[in-house]
Amino acid sequence: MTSETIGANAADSRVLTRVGDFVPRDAWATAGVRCSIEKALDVVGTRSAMVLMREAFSGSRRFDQLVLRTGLSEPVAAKRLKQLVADGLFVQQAYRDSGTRTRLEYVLTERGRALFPVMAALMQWGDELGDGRGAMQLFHADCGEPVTSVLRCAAGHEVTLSETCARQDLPDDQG
Amino acid sequence: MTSETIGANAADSRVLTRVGDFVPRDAWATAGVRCSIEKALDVVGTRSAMVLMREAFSGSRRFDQLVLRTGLSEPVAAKRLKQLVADGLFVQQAYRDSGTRTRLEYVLTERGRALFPVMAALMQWGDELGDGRGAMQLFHADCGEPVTSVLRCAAGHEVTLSETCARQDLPDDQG
DNA sequence: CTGTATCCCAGCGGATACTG
DNA sequence: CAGTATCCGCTGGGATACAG
Repeated sequence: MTSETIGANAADSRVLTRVGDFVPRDAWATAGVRCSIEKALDVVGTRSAMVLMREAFSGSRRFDQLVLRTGLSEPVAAKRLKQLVADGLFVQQAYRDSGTRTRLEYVLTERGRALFPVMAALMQWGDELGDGRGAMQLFHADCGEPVTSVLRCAAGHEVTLSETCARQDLPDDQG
Repeated sequence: MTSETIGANAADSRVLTRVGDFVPRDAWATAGVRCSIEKALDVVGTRSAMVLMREAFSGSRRFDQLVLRTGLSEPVAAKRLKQLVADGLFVQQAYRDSGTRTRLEYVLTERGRALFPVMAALMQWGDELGDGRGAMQLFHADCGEPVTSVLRCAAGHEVTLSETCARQDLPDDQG
Protein backbone atom coordinates (compact mmCIF):
# COMPACT_ATOMS: atom_id res chain seq x y z
CA MET A 1 0.00 0.00 0.00
CA THR A 2 1.46 3.28 -1.01
CA SER A 3 -0.90 5.79 0.56
CA GLU A 4 -2.72 5.44 3.83
CA THR A 5 -3.82 7.23 6.93
CA ILE A 6 -1.50 6.69 9.82
CA GLY A 7 -2.13 8.29 13.18
CA ALA A 8 -4.54 11.03 14.12
CA ASN A 9 -2.32 13.91 13.08
CA ALA A 10 -2.12 12.62 9.56
CA ALA A 11 -5.84 12.17 9.04
CA ASP A 12 -6.30 14.84 6.39
CA SER A 13 -6.44 15.09 2.65
CA ARG A 14 -2.80 15.56 1.97
CA VAL A 15 -0.53 13.03 0.40
CA LEU A 16 0.79 10.59 2.95
CA THR A 17 3.15 7.81 2.02
CA ARG A 18 5.53 5.50 3.72
CA VAL A 19 9.02 6.69 2.93
CA GLY A 20 10.40 4.18 0.49
CA ASP A 21 7.05 3.79 -1.29
CA PHE A 22 6.03 5.75 -4.29
CA VAL A 23 4.26 9.00 -3.86
CA PRO A 24 1.22 9.05 -6.13
CA ARG A 25 2.43 11.31 -8.88
CA ASP A 26 5.03 13.68 -10.10
CA ALA A 27 3.91 16.03 -7.41
CA TRP A 28 6.71 18.58 -7.38
CA ALA A 29 7.07 19.18 -11.06
CA THR A 30 3.37 18.96 -11.86
CA ALA A 31 2.44 21.39 -9.15
CA GLY A 32 5.16 23.83 -10.18
CA VAL A 33 6.39 23.80 -6.61
CA ARG A 34 9.98 23.66 -5.53
CA CYS A 35 10.30 21.12 -2.77
CA SER A 36 11.92 22.00 0.52
CA ILE A 37 15.15 20.36 -0.50
CA GLU A 38 15.44 22.55 -3.55
CA LYS A 39 14.48 25.66 -1.62
CA ALA A 40 17.18 24.86 0.89
CA LEU A 41 19.69 24.26 -1.88
CA ASP A 42 18.85 27.63 -3.41
CA VAL A 43 20.34 29.14 -0.26
CA VAL A 44 23.07 26.76 0.84
CA GLY A 45 23.50 24.64 -2.26
CA THR A 46 26.99 25.84 -3.04
CA ARG A 47 30.25 24.68 -1.56
CA SER A 48 31.13 28.23 -0.57
CA ALA A 49 27.89 28.67 1.39
CA MET A 50 28.37 25.41 3.24
CA VAL A 51 31.99 25.99 4.22
CA LEU A 52 31.16 29.52 5.34
CA MET A 53 28.40 28.12 7.54
CA ARG A 54 30.79 25.49 8.83
CA GLU A 55 33.29 28.17 9.81
CA ALA A 56 30.57 30.32 11.32
CA PHE A 57 29.64 27.39 13.57
CA SER A 58 33.31 27.15 14.47
CA GLY A 59 33.15 30.71 15.69
CA SER A 60 34.62 32.74 12.85
CA ARG A 61 32.92 36.09 12.47
CA ARG A 62 35.33 38.39 10.72
CA PHE A 63 35.77 38.51 6.99
CA ASP A 64 39.47 37.78 6.92
CA GLN A 65 39.08 34.82 9.21
CA LEU A 66 36.27 33.41 7.16
CA VAL A 67 38.37 33.79 4.04
CA LEU A 68 41.47 32.26 5.58
CA ARG A 69 39.76 29.35 7.25
CA THR A 70 37.46 28.38 4.42
CA GLY A 71 40.15 28.71 1.80
CA LEU A 72 37.77 30.67 -0.40
CA SER A 73 38.95 33.65 -2.41
CA GLU A 74 37.87 37.06 -1.22
CA PRO A 75 35.51 37.73 -4.13
CA VAL A 76 33.72 34.44 -3.66
CA ALA A 77 33.51 34.82 0.10
CA ALA A 78 32.24 38.38 -0.21
CA LYS A 79 29.62 37.50 -2.76
CA ARG A 80 28.39 34.48 -0.86
CA LEU A 81 28.32 36.29 2.48
CA LYS A 82 26.31 39.06 0.92
CA GLN A 83 23.81 36.52 -0.34
CA LEU A 84 23.68 34.75 3.00
CA VAL A 85 22.98 38.07 4.72
CA ALA A 86 20.23 38.75 2.20
CA ASP A 87 18.81 35.30 2.87
CA GLY A 88 18.77 35.94 6.58
CA LEU A 89 21.40 33.48 7.75
CA PHE A 90 23.78 36.19 8.93
CA VAL A 91 23.41 39.71 10.20
CA GLN A 92 26.24 42.19 10.12
CA GLN A 93 26.88 43.55 13.58
CA ALA A 94 29.10 46.41 14.58
CA TYR A 95 31.77 45.65 17.11
CA ARG A 96 34.93 47.30 18.34
CA ASP A 97 37.94 45.52 19.67
CA SER A 98 40.66 47.08 21.82
CA GLY A 99 41.40 49.78 19.28
CA THR A 100 39.14 52.63 18.31
CA ARG A 101 37.85 51.45 14.97
CA THR A 102 34.36 50.04 14.63
CA ARG A 103 34.05 47.03 12.36
CA LEU A 104 31.36 44.74 11.13
CA GLU A 105 31.21 41.06 11.90
CA TYR A 106 29.01 38.32 10.53
CA VAL A 107 26.76 36.88 13.22
CA LEU A 108 24.53 33.86 12.71
CA THR A 109 20.82 34.53 12.95
CA GLU A 110 18.34 32.04 14.34
CA ARG A 111 17.75 30.82 10.81
CA GLY A 112 21.46 30.37 10.34
CA ARG A 113 21.79 28.54 13.62
CA ALA A 114 18.88 26.34 12.62
CA LEU A 115 21.10 24.89 9.95
CA PHE A 116 23.28 23.22 12.55
CA PRO A 117 21.46 19.86 12.49
CA VAL A 118 21.98 19.77 8.74
CA MET A 119 25.68 20.50 9.11
CA ALA A 120 26.03 17.95 11.89
CA ALA A 121 24.25 15.27 9.89
CA LEU A 122 26.27 16.03 6.79
CA MET A 123 29.50 16.04 8.75
CA GLN A 124 28.62 12.70 10.29
CA TRP A 125 27.85 11.25 6.88
CA GLY A 126 30.99 12.71 5.34
CA ASP A 127 33.09 11.22 8.13
CA GLU A 128 32.17 7.78 6.90
CA LEU A 129 33.56 8.49 3.44
CA GLY A 130 37.19 7.91 2.62
CA ASP A 131 40.03 7.34 5.03
CA GLY A 132 38.76 9.16 8.06
CA ARG A 133 41.34 11.93 7.78
CA GLY A 134 39.80 15.22 8.70
CA ALA A 135 36.98 13.62 10.63
CA MET A 136 35.25 15.82 13.14
CA GLN A 137 33.31 14.43 16.05
CA LEU A 138 30.78 16.33 18.11
CA PHE A 139 30.40 15.93 21.85
CA HIS A 140 27.88 16.93 24.44
CA ALA A 141 29.63 19.54 26.55
CA ASP A 142 27.76 18.58 29.71
CA CYS A 143 28.55 14.86 29.73
CA GLY A 144 31.27 14.33 27.15
CA GLU A 145 29.37 11.72 25.18
CA PRO A 146 29.55 11.78 21.37
CA VAL A 147 26.70 13.49 19.59
CA THR A 148 24.90 12.15 16.55
CA SER A 149 22.08 13.40 14.40
CA VAL A 150 18.95 11.29 14.79
CA LEU A 151 15.30 11.45 13.82
CA ARG A 152 12.90 11.71 16.70
CA CYS A 153 9.14 12.01 16.78
CA ALA A 154 7.18 14.34 19.04
CA ALA A 155 6.32 11.42 21.28
CA GLY A 156 10.01 10.87 21.91
CA HIS A 157 10.57 7.76 19.82
CA GLU A 158 13.70 7.46 17.82
CA VAL A 159 12.63 6.84 14.25
CA THR A 160 14.37 4.93 11.49
CA LEU A 161 13.99 5.45 7.76
CA SER A 162 11.61 2.54 7.34
CA GLU A 163 9.43 3.80 10.18
CA THR A 164 9.01 7.20 8.56
CA CYS A 165 6.06 8.45 6.56
CA ALA A 166 5.98 11.64 4.52
CA ARG A 167 3.15 14.08 3.95
CA GLN A 168 3.36 16.62 1.19
CA ASP A 169 1.58 19.94 1.33
CA LEU A 170 0.54 20.35 -2.24
CA PRO A 171 -1.22 23.37 -3.72
CA ASP A 172 -5.02 23.57 -3.72
CA ASP A 173 -5.52 22.55 -7.31
CA GLN A 174 -4.46 19.01 -6.50
CA GLY A 175 -7.20 16.43 -7.06
CA MET B 1 38.31 29.73 26.73
CA THR B 2 38.51 28.26 23.30
CA SER B 3 40.03 24.86 23.94
CA GLU B 4 39.47 22.62 26.89
CA THR B 5 38.97 19.07 27.99
CA ILE B 6 35.36 18.17 28.48
CA GLY B 7 34.34 14.72 29.61
CA ALA B 8 36.35 11.54 29.76
CA ASN B 9 35.88 10.60 26.11
CA ALA B 10 37.40 13.80 24.95
CA ALA B 11 40.52 13.61 27.08
CA ASP B 12 43.05 13.24 24.29
CA SER B 13 45.40 15.39 22.31
CA ARG B 14 43.08 16.36 19.54
CA VAL B 15 41.56 19.74 19.03
CA LEU B 16 38.49 20.20 21.16
CA THR B 17 36.48 23.37 21.11
CA ARG B 18 33.09 24.54 22.12
CA VAL B 19 31.09 25.01 18.97
CA GLY B 20 30.78 28.72 18.54
CA ASP B 21 34.31 29.36 19.76
CA PHE B 22 37.32 29.63 17.56
CA VAL B 23 39.28 26.56 16.72
CA PRO B 24 42.97 27.27 17.29
CA ARG B 25 44.15 27.63 13.73
CA ASP B 26 43.37 27.28 10.09
CA ALA B 27 43.28 23.57 10.60
CA TRP B 28 41.67 22.36 7.38
CA ALA B 29 43.61 24.39 4.91
CA THR B 30 46.93 24.16 6.71
CA ALA B 31 46.70 20.43 7.06
CA GLY B 32 45.71 19.96 3.44
CA VAL B 33 42.72 17.97 4.60
CA ARG B 34 39.24 18.23 3.23
CA CYS B 35 36.83 18.40 6.11
CA SER B 36 33.90 16.02 6.31
CA ILE B 37 31.56 18.66 5.00
CA GLU B 38 33.59 19.09 1.86
CA LYS B 39 33.99 15.35 1.40
CA ALA B 40 30.24 14.97 1.66
CA LEU B 41 29.72 17.81 -0.79
CA ASP B 42 32.06 16.12 -3.26
CA VAL B 43 29.46 13.37 -3.47
CA VAL B 44 26.10 15.04 -2.91
CA GLY B 45 27.02 18.70 -3.36
CA THR B 46 25.00 19.17 -6.54
CA ARG B 47 21.33 19.86 -6.91
CA SER B 48 20.94 16.85 -9.19
CA ALA B 49 22.46 14.48 -6.63
CA MET B 50 20.24 15.77 -3.87
CA VAL B 51 16.99 15.61 -5.79
CA LEU B 52 17.85 12.12 -7.02
CA MET B 53 18.42 11.05 -3.42
CA ARG B 54 15.16 12.72 -2.44
CA GLU B 55 13.31 10.75 -5.09
CA ALA B 56 15.09 7.56 -4.15
CA PHE B 57 13.83 8.01 -0.59
CA SER B 58 10.37 8.51 -2.07
CA GLY B 59 10.66 5.08 -3.66
CA SER B 60 11.63 5.81 -7.26
CA ARG B 61 14.01 3.22 -8.61
CA ARG B 62 13.69 3.25 -12.37
CA PHE B 63 15.53 5.66 -14.60
CA ASP B 64 12.48 7.12 -16.29
CA GLN B 65 10.74 7.73 -12.99
CA LEU B 66 13.78 9.38 -11.51
CA VAL B 67 14.01 11.61 -14.57
CA LEU B 68 10.32 12.50 -14.56
CA ARG B 69 10.00 13.13 -10.86
CA THR B 70 13.18 15.08 -10.37
CA GLY B 71 12.67 17.18 -13.46
CA LEU B 72 16.27 16.59 -14.47
CA SER B 73 17.23 16.03 -18.08
CA GLU B 74 18.24 12.51 -19.06
CA PRO B 75 21.91 13.32 -19.62
CA VAL B 76 22.22 14.97 -16.24
CA ALA B 77 20.33 12.21 -14.46
CA ALA B 78 22.35 9.51 -16.17
CA LYS B 79 25.66 11.15 -15.41
CA ARG B 80 24.79 11.82 -11.78
CA LEU B 81 23.37 8.34 -11.21
CA LYS B 82 26.53 6.84 -12.63
CA GLN B 83 28.57 8.91 -10.22
CA LEU B 84 26.32 8.00 -7.28
CA VAL B 85 26.70 4.32 -8.14
CA ALA B 86 30.47 4.77 -8.29
CA ASP B 87 30.36 6.51 -4.93
CA GLY B 88 28.42 3.64 -3.42
CA LEU B 89 25.08 5.32 -2.76
CA PHE B 90 23.21 3.17 -5.26
CA VAL B 91 23.63 -0.28 -6.67
CA GLN B 92 22.06 -1.33 -9.92
CA GLN B 93 19.93 -4.40 -9.39
CA ALA B 94 18.32 -6.57 -12.00
CA TYR B 95 14.58 -7.01 -11.72
CA ARG B 96 11.81 -8.21 -13.95
CA ASP B 97 8.26 -7.06 -13.83
CA SER B 98 5.31 -8.93 -15.32
CA GLY B 99 6.84 -9.03 -18.79
CA THR B 100 9.85 -11.01 -19.86
CA ARG B 101 12.50 -8.33 -20.03
CA THR B 102 15.05 -7.93 -17.30
CA ARG B 103 15.85 -4.38 -16.33
CA LEU B 104 18.10 -2.57 -13.95
CA GLU B 105 16.87 -0.45 -11.12
CA TYR B 106 18.72 1.87 -8.79
CA VAL B 107 18.58 0.65 -5.20
CA LEU B 108 19.89 2.63 -2.27
CA THR B 109 22.81 1.10 -0.44
CA GLU B 110 23.37 1.41 3.28
CA ARG B 111 25.56 4.42 2.59
CA GLY B 112 22.80 5.94 0.52
CA ARG B 113 20.22 5.26 3.19
CA ALA B 114 22.55 6.78 5.75
CA LEU B 115 21.99 10.08 4.04
CA PHE B 116 18.41 10.17 5.21
CA PRO B 117 19.04 12.23 8.37
CA VAL B 118 20.76 14.82 6.19
CA MET B 119 17.82 14.93 3.80
CA ALA B 120 15.35 15.11 6.67
CA ALA B 121 17.25 17.93 8.35
CA LEU B 122 17.62 19.84 5.11
CA MET B 123 13.95 19.35 4.28
CA GLN B 124 12.98 20.59 7.70
CA TRP B 125 15.17 23.65 7.32
CA GLY B 126 13.94 24.34 3.80
CA ASP B 127 10.34 24.14 4.98
CA GLU B 128 10.93 27.22 7.08
CA LEU B 129 11.99 29.26 4.07
CA GLY B 130 9.46 31.05 1.94
CA ASP B 131 5.72 30.62 1.99
CA GLY B 132 5.44 27.02 3.07
CA ARG B 133 4.25 25.83 -0.31
CA GLY B 134 5.75 22.46 -1.08
CA ALA B 135 6.47 21.73 2.55
CA MET B 136 6.90 18.11 3.42
CA GLN B 137 6.42 16.82 6.91
CA LEU B 138 7.68 13.49 8.19
CA PHE B 139 5.73 11.31 10.61
CA HIS B 140 6.47 8.31 12.74
CA ALA B 141 4.51 5.49 11.14
CA ASP B 142 3.92 3.73 14.45
CA CYS B 143 2.42 6.62 16.38
CA GLY B 144 1.64 9.32 13.85
CA GLU B 145 3.63 12.01 15.59
CA PRO B 146 5.68 14.45 13.48
CA VAL B 147 9.34 13.63 13.11
CA THR B 148 12.17 16.11 13.42
CA SER B 149 15.92 15.87 13.11
CA VAL B 150 17.65 16.43 16.45
CA LEU B 151 21.10 16.06 17.93
CA ARG B 152 21.39 13.45 20.63
CA CYS B 153 24.37 12.27 22.65
CA ALA B 154 25.17 8.67 23.43
CA ALA B 155 23.87 9.18 26.96
CA GLY B 156 20.48 10.04 25.51
CA HIS B 157 20.50 13.78 26.09
CA GLU B 158 19.11 16.02 23.44
CA VAL B 159 21.83 18.51 22.62
CA THR B 160 21.58 22.08 21.42
CA LEU B 161 24.12 24.01 19.39
CA SER B 162 25.51 25.81 22.40
CA GLU B 163 25.91 22.57 24.32
CA THR B 164 27.99 21.02 21.57
CA CYS B 165 31.77 20.67 21.40
CA ALA B 166 33.77 19.61 18.37
CA ARG B 167 36.91 17.56 18.13
CA GLN B 168 38.94 17.52 14.97
CA ASP B 169 41.07 14.58 13.92
CA LEU B 170 44.02 16.32 12.41
CA PRO B 171 46.96 14.64 10.68
CA ASP B 172 50.02 13.61 12.67
CA ASP B 173 52.23 16.47 11.60
CA GLN B 174 50.16 18.90 13.61
CA GLY B 175 52.12 20.54 16.41
C1' DC C 1 13.04 1.93 -21.74
C1' DT C 2 17.59 3.38 -20.63
C1' DG C 3 20.55 5.63 -21.66
C1' DT C 4 24.72 8.34 -24.91
C1' DA C 5 26.54 12.24 -27.93
C1' DT C 6 26.78 16.82 -28.93
C1' DC C 7 26.21 21.55 -28.25
C1' DC C 8 25.26 25.46 -25.53
C1' DC C 9 24.66 28.62 -21.66
C1' DA C 10 24.85 30.22 -16.84
C1' DG C 11 26.96 30.20 -12.55
C1' DC C 12 30.64 28.93 -9.33
C1' DG C 13 35.01 29.83 -7.97
C1' DG C 14 40.09 31.32 -8.53
C1' DA C 15 43.75 35.03 -9.64
C1' DT C 16 45.02 39.47 -9.78
C1' DA C 17 44.69 44.18 -9.09
C1' DC C 18 42.56 47.96 -6.89
C1' DT C 19 39.69 51.02 -3.16
C1' DG C 20 38.00 52.97 1.36
C1' DC D 1 40.96 45.21 7.47
C1' DA D 2 37.15 44.51 4.37
C1' DG D 3 35.93 44.30 0.61
C1' DT D 4 35.19 45.47 -5.18
C1' DA D 5 36.41 45.05 -10.30
C1' DT D 6 37.73 42.38 -13.91
C1' DC D 7 38.84 38.35 -16.29
C1' DC D 8 38.90 33.52 -17.12
C1' DG D 9 38.42 28.38 -16.76
C1' DC D 10 35.57 24.57 -15.17
C1' DT D 11 31.44 22.23 -14.30
C1' DG D 12 26.51 21.79 -13.78
C1' DG D 13 22.58 21.39 -16.23
C1' DG D 14 19.23 21.85 -20.36
C1' DA D 15 17.90 20.77 -25.38
C1' DT D 16 18.07 17.97 -29.01
C1' DA D 17 19.15 14.06 -31.46
C1' DC D 18 20.56 9.42 -31.60
C1' DA D 19 21.49 4.20 -30.01
C1' DG D 20 21.00 -0.48 -27.85
